[in-house]
Amino acid sequence: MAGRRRRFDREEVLDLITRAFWRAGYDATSVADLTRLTGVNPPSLYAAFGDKKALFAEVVERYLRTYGAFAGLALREEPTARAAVERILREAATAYTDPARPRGCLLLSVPELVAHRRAAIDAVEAKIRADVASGVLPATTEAHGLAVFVGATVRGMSGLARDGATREELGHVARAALTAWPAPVP
Amino acid sequence: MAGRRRRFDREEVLDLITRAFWRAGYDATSVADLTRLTGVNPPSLYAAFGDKKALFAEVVERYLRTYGAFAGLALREEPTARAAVERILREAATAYTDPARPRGCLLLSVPELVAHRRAAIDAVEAKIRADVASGVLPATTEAHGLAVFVGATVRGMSGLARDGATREELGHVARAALTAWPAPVP
DNA sequence: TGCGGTCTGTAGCGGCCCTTATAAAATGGG
DNA sequence: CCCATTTTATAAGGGCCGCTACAGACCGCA
Repeated sequence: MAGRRRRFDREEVLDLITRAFWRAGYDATSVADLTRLTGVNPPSLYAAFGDKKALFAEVVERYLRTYGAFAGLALREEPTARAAVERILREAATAYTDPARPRGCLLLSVPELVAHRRAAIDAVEAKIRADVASGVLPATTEAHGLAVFVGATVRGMSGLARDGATREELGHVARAALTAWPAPVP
Repeated sequence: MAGRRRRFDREEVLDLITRAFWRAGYDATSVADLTRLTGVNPPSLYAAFGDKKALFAEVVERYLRTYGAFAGLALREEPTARAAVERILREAATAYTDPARPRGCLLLSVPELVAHRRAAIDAVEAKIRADVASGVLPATTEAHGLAVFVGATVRGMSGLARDGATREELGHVARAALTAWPAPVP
């Protein structure tokens, strides 16, 4: 047996909500804001997504699969850590200043998402260690320190973007950071 | 004519409040939190500092004169931009992980303080331009880009510190960033 | 067409937010 | 000693918060 049909597109609404949290953060985005933005009334919202926390969790999950997927892709697709990091920094410069989206990175803007950030840095570190193991990078490479530096750079870029930095400025940051990359084994 | 004397030390209370805003940010710190923390009741707090916004403004002003003064000092006291930036990054690594204080930088953690951040980057840029003018740095130096890179680095360090990074990790970031500094004119 | 089931809109719950009205307590000058 | 003045404590006002009870609208199936 079926009942009355849902009057809104779940994915579409979830995207609107993603952008709202992305713009203002978790606390600063009220459920009333979301109902106003989406036209979906509170009971329907709660029936479709659960409470605010669960809704935000789904937003984060979705963000990772869409807007924020580029970093994981670069780490998976590029052959070396250097190539992956270069691609991440360059794509971050454009993604974080995309005029069609909120600026910066959602995962880097919400304090509670530490675990995601740690995981990202760990992934970079693993990619660096693989290059050290395969002889692309010298054995003296400080894999962890370098990964943390990349994390700091991306985070700085996201913050600058939120403050209104231009794409060119973020490009400068990316380029400068890459000059700090260790020379490969000849 | 005089009346009843104030029962709390204004500076002491302001420091407690500074640390509260520093820890949790502006919105997440309620006036009730502050009265609980300081033992000062709302009417006394409002009489001494004005409303929450004015109180926060005074906190920022005080922070700039105390905890956050090291960057301006370095820019004023060091002879070259390179020396100033090196000192800023090294002092940031220790200051942002000082166990006796909240982690990271208040000015870099509160979104509304964009103007302060811009001013800081401008100051770094001016210091770089001075070195270019005096021949310490090559005329091809991209002063603005380099200053923005320094801003991104410091901001990244602050964010990492808030996420629990160690002093050593921030030291890595500082060291790596400094290797991106352009070679001086021989 | 009637009926169980799902979604919708309204309206409101208790709780915390920032702020302030009120009145008592403490002070120094005349 | 009393009075003007200042700070204190209690308590509450008005507003927004996340969330939900309720009742009506809509649906597929019998």
